[in-house]
Amino acid sequence: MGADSAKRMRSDGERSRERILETAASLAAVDGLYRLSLARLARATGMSKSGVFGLFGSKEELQLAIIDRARSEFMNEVVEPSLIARAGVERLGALCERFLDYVERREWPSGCFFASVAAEVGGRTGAIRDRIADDQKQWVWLLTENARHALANRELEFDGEPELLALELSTMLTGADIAYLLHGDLGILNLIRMSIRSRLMV
Amino acid sequence: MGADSAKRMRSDGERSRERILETAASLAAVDGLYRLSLARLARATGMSKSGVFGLFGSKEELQLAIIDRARSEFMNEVVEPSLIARAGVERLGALCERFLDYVERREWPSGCFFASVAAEVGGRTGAIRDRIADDQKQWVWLLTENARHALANRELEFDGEPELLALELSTMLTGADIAYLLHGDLGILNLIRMSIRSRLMV
DNA sequence: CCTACCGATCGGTAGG
DNA sequence: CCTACCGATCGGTAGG
Repeated sequence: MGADSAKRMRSDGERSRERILETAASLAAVDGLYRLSLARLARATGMSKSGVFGLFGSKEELQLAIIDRARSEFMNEVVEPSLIARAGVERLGALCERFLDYVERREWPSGCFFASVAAEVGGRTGAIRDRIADDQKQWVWLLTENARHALANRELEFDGEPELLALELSTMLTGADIAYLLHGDLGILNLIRMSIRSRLMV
Repeated sequence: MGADSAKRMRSDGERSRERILETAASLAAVDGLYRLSLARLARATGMSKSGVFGLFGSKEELQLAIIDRARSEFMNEVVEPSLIARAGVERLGALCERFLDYVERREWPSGCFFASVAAEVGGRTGAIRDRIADDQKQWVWLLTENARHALANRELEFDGEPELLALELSTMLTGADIAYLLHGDLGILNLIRMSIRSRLMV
């Protein structure tokens, strides 16, 4: 019964953590990772500030937990659905299209969560920057592998290494995200869609 | 003599403002426009907090003044030197190269000041966002005009409107800036340099 | 998980 | 331009 109650308490804590994290993510979506405060998060969830604090241990742990949540969401909405497409140029196109759809949907009002946080922490050091940099690297790696596959099989014409193609695509996607959310102009996303589509045709 | 003293006081204020602004810009370069505080700026300049406050009227006015300063710097270091090149594909290339040099120099440790602020304020509204959006628009317009000139004179092969070429270039530049400062990897800037050069060859 | 508190800091103001 | 102050808010802690 002691073990039972310990287990129940732990899972209560986890469920509670999950609930707080959902609210935290939606607050961070508006204000950014840094302007989110424990007090406002507590008010928004009906908990005490120290209750929220205790669930995460520090503000930085809370920020890292939000990043993990955003990463799962990105995997579910951008990466996973693209795995239906065949590796190579098809999957490369799917990843780009899904990315732009995800930006257009604006689940994060600040655009792609990772792009906005990257710009925020780019000039600094610390755990948050490192986590974002790792995630970004994995995304570019995913693009690179599919570019490599596409070029090896001559699925498209491109005069350069797969790394270059992947970097061109990823920078255009990030740049389009920022330009779109700055101007609120859907035309920007559509122009970049066109550009990427025509670039990925044989 | 009344007029004389009024003029001297005003120019004293302007000189003082200019001096404060220089320190403010260097603080904002590290911490961003929003994490800059009046108290830290006052400490860094040896003035009282209310003295600094009085020179600008509000924190937002201070932020806008920093934007203006960053804009002048961008004009001096990126735009002006590119005007030596002939309008068209040559000037287009010069603008991109100067932009990447400016990012590489890291006068703003947060990369291109406008890109990082754009990501910071993209999801919001207000005077700061509007100012940044205007500046960004003028930059893309400058690229577009030179793309138009280049395409009209068949200085390069490109299957699309000048607006599309300008958008491709500007998004790649912004994306490269963010990726570079996130990873601190000069290779990223060099790959994008190569990519843009080969794109702007006939 | 709570109340109650800490010192630090924020933007801004009063009054000179 | 200063001193001296305002209320609000910050991340975090003590103690339960």
